[in-house]
Amino acid sequence: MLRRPTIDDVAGLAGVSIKTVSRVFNRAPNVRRETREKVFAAAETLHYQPNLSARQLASNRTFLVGLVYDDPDPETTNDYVTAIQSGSLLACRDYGYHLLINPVSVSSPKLIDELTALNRQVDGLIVLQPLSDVRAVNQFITENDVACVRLSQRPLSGYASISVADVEAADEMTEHLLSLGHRRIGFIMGHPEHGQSHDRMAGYRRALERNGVPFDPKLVAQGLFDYDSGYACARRLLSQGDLPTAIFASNDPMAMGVLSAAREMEFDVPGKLSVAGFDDSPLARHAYPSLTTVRQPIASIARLATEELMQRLQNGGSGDANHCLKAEVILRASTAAPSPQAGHASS
Amino acid sequence: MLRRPTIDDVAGLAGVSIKTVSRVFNRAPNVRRETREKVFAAAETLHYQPNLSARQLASNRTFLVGLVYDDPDPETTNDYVTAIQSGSLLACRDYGYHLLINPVSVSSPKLIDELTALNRQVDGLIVLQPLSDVRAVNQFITENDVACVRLSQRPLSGYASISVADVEAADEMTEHLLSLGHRRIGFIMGHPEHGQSHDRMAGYRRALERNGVPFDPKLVAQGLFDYDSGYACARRLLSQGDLPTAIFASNDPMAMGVLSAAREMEFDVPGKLSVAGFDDSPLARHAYPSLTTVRQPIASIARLATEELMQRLQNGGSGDANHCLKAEVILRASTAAPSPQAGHASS
DNA sequence: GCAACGATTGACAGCGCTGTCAATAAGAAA
DNA sequence: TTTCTTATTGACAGCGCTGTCAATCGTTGC
Repeated sequence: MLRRPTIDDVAGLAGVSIKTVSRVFNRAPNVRRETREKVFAAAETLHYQPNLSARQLASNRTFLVGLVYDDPDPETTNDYVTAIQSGSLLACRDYGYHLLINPVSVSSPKLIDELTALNRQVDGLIVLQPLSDVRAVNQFITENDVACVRLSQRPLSGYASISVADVEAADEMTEHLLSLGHRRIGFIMGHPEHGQSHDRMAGYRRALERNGVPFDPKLVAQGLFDYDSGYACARRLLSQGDLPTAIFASNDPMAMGVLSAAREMEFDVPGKLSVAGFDDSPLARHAYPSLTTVRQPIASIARLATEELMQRLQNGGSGDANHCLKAEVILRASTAAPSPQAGHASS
Repeated sequence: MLRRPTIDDVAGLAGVSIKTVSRVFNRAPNVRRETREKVFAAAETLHYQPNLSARQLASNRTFLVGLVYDDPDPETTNDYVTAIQSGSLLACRDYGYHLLINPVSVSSPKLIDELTALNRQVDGLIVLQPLSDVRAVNQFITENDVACVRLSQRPLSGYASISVADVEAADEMTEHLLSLGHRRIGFIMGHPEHGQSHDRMAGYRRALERNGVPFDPKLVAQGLFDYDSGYACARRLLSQGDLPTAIFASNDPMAMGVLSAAREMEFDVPGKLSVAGFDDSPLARHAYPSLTTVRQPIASIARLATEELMQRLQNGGSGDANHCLKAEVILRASTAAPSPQAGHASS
């Protein structure tokens, strides 16, 4: 195996100093065009690539970005995180950075220690929910002036954030169900510690109110953003009192649970019960019936988050821009007008 | 912001040389117990953590492992890759390594250049299928003596590999369908360039043969491991000749496509058509009806792959162990005995 | 003509640690 | 007693690059 070419080799072949080679590769100003071309030619001849470890150490930067998220159960994959990761990976590449994936546990007593260690190993962080809504995490960020961007509806002064207009999206979905004629619309709330759960609930309530439909607490159940809690909530909502003709679950796995409960309890979907989800994961697309849901602009979120972080890293600024992106209601086969006589599916 | 403590600070406080501190943190032999304790105490007092960039540069190692996989469509998440990633991430942590995620494109003309660059930035690679079955990639591995572990059924001399006993698993699934009484069993093949596609097919044929059921090429359709190709293959298999009473698809997304096609063509599942998948992704669990499928031991694969790579990295050996793990058939609601009179579902 | 400024390049210390080799003390064997 | 071996520790060059500062040349303004 050949020794890997270094900056000294390139400088020798190009007939310039190693500092000039460094300037060329770092796009520094004040290098003549012919000098730059000479250096690039030498580098190409030698198949030279800068040694990242050396760059890191000499510049006191790592060229790594840490994506940090809550991972309560490593055995379960989370489509939302995976999609954000995919988008961030590509965006980081465009800036010459690598993305490091860091699952943590919100309930771990070592959470702040882990974040501290991580922060030393990366130039900046992308913090996903629900982490970005945890007080201790935000305190860590401000006390250490951590270069980061947070995906959260809750701004933090001096730090950029990206969010989706969850109130508007949930309002629009609820409006859709109302326009179909539904007046008893069940709502399954997401995890109480996630900021977006409250926004989705707020949107649901706003649309009800705007349409003169009274809010009924009996139509609301508390889920945990997973299939099993969605299933349990649906079983409860479909078992008591004045039954809903539609159920809006705060994410797709919970909506899948609603579909299963409806089936077991012989509520035909969408004939007797309309079901809506949130996120537009593959689950939603491949479900039977295919799920009406809210699509988040994941690629835009990931790109914008990365760009905000790069702004901060490259300009040393204290960017505190807050971007709120619009989501889109996707109509599929799981929602329809309520049947003239609401009741159980007949076998 | 305080300056971060260095090895000099720890050496000063502990009253030893920096080399001794280095020995302690690298678990070198020949350090007295009380010396080691003194150093750890000083390090803890100072909240010292080794500077990874410096370690990388001084040792000519990066303490990074690259997970490299084919990603034809960055907009689509792949449950298998995500699960392997999750397991590898945890396993690497146990060895003090970080995992770098690297999607590439098998059809890109720059594939080998990208692998070359990546190989300079990590200490070793975990190569997933179908990459690990590409001749040019394996040539790159052997020509450069790349430290790696491949997930592949095809061994490469001098390099470790991990695989799942796909022949046996597919054999067992087909046996299950045969034991239910099915004799016309459709088979949807996976992507022709993935090694495991052929093994799954081989298992299917072996079980037929062992049970004296003649292989009928008209019962086989070529899919591409995705929902759409599964849907199209099912539509074809259910439209012509002597119809199958069961369809075994080589992965879960394709099996989901079979469910959709069956529904549209009014084949009740499992009453008139049994459907089986492979992989046991969340799709399988949450499908309606829930899918009978093959579960791969993903956590074991990831851990074993990482351990093999660590063996090679830490012992400089040329490990070439080949591990073949057993998969498990998971019975769910999508398979049942064929109805006494095979035919279309009634309304 | 002289001084000031800007463009361009180069020398080199040092980032924080590891690998290599030397030094020393203590114990065992001849 | 002398020599050899082992355990333990320390000195220091250097990994490949960047930041800082100096040097030099050419141009412009007075």
